Amino acid sequence: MPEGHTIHRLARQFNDVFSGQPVLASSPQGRFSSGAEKIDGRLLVSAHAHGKQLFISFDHELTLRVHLGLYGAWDFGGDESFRGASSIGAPRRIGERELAASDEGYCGPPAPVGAVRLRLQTEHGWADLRGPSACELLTEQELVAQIAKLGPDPLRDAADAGQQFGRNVLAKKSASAIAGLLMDQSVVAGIGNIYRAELLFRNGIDPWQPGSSLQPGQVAALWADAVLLLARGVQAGKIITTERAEQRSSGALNYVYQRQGERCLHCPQTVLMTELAGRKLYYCPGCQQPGNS
DNA sequence: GGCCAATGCATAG
DNA sequence: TATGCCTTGGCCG
Repeated sequence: MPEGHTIHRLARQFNDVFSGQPVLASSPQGRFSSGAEKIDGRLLVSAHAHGKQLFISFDHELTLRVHLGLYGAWDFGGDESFRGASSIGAPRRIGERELAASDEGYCGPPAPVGAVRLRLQTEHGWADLRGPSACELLTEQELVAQIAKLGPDPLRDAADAGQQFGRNVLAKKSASAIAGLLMDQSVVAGIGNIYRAELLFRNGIDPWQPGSSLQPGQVAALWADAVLLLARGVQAGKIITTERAEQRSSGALNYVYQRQGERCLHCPQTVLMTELAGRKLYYCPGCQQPGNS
């Protein structure tokens, strides 16, 4: 469930509280025991996010790749250097959850609760990983291959990222619906089901319009909006796509996501929900009509 | 206690 | 297009 903003927050958290330190690694659940052994006692060098992939590098050339999938999450706890314990990943309710820190002194990590695939631990605190769809160690070559599969990430400041997104969407082969392309991590990395629905609504685009038929200006606007919304998500720790005045008047943080059956915030129509490629797609039939360009 | 959905993706047919 | 992965919390009994 986490989208790109969540993974970038995780990378920041790891860089803040783990980088440059030796870490103990274990797999209380047992499903990553052999991998945990390979990083146990190593120096954690740094963490990087690309789209929904989290990469954590260690001082022996191996890189941990973690993908949270639908329901993965990390829990953190430790002393004051952790700036409070938190949980970052799949929210169990709408909106991301960040637990308040306990005021008591740090006396080591608690016994693992539930299915903890990987626990990383320093003298200052710990991180528990549950429910990832991917947790594996990569060689340098494998890391390069993983990253090569990903499209541009709106949260990474590559100079030509927007142009790359435009080429990917407008390519002749991109005859498929723009709603599908936005979820394709080789087209753009980091957008998930909420951001794709909200981006299409905010830009007045029919979800079924083929990407290759969009106006270049529309594609540029979509990219700029993705950069804005994902950055807002990193800052807020949750996905907020409505504007402040609208939040005050309606209480809604999103325009269409999980608002099916409710009235559109911009027109008299009712927000609809359907399935596309096995995922729920939310949209306003009034604001997102075919041929809005 | 069981069932289901969830911000995802890989693989099979 | 359908199924599996794999975990938790909410809901229903």
